Amino acid sequence: MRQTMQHIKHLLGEQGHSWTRARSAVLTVLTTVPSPLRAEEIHRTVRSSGINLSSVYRALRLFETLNIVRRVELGGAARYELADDYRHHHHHLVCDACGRIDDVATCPVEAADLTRQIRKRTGFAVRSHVLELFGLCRSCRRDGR
Amino acid sequence: MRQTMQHIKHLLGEQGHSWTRARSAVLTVLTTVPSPLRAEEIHRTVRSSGINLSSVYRALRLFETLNIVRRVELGGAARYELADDYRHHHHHLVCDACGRIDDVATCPVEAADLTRQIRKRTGFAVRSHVLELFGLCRSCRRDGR
DNA sequence: TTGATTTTGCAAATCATTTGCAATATATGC
DNA sequence: GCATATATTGCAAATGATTTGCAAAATCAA
Repeated sequence: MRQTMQHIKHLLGEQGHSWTRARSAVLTVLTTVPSPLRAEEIHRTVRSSGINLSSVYRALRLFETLNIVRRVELGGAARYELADDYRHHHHHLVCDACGRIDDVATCPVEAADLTRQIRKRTGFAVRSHVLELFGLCRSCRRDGR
Repeated sequence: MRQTMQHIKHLLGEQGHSWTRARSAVLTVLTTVPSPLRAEEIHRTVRSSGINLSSVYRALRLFETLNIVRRVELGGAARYELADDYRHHHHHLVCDACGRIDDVATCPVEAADLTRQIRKRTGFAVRSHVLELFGLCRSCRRDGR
């Protein structure tokens, strides 16, 4: 992950943004935890370093516009995770019972070449997509929930 | 759509819920407009009948739990549309430039039989999914946005 | 129709997120 | 390394979406 951090630090510099404690801390959390986190969850782990919730939001917004993180909207709250450039493209399995979120690497949009199909048929140029799969994870299924 | 309304009215009755002016009005909007609407947009068209925004939210929440409508989260705000049982299963093409939302009938999740594949590989039982495709619609593309 | 039960309107509360502004941290040129 | 210009932060208050408490009104079942 050092690589990623260094790379992003450099990228911020190039774009005229400072490398600050807040941004570094938020990014550390995002490179450490694999599942998409809410701003408040990120804040919980960085507030001990005296970083404010507003700064977390501001950092996330900046990262989003720079395509460093992507925002996923799940169940009313926005969640953030490293963008595809820094983590392989993937989707999520969200358990309706326990809320656990896992990744799926298989992307049916790519597999079906849907982007090209849509472009040909409708003229719409797909640039990105969000796919979230909901259901019951193995252990909740076992528990009969 | 009369059919749909009748059917849902019946369904509410069976589950011990009343058929009220507010619920009927919200449903009428949803069966009339094809794209997913925000609560406030629905309210705008039913407030002339003296229906309160809270009631719109309450109706939507009830419909959602009864699987009559589904909630789609796009760009921070929740939007609602008739559930798959009342409209063919579909996904959305959301234009990043003008905000226009169109349907796509092709479902790559079904095409790739992803649900079974995931179940076999991970034990996770997929029950539903959300797929939203973002990009530029034909006319925004033409306008060079 | 009537009484029991649900639902509604309204206003206030809540939750996630954003913003204004003065104080502080980071970056740049010497 | 230091001073200074610029960008960023913390804090508190503002905002926008959604939810809730409660008394009044609508719906339901007999």
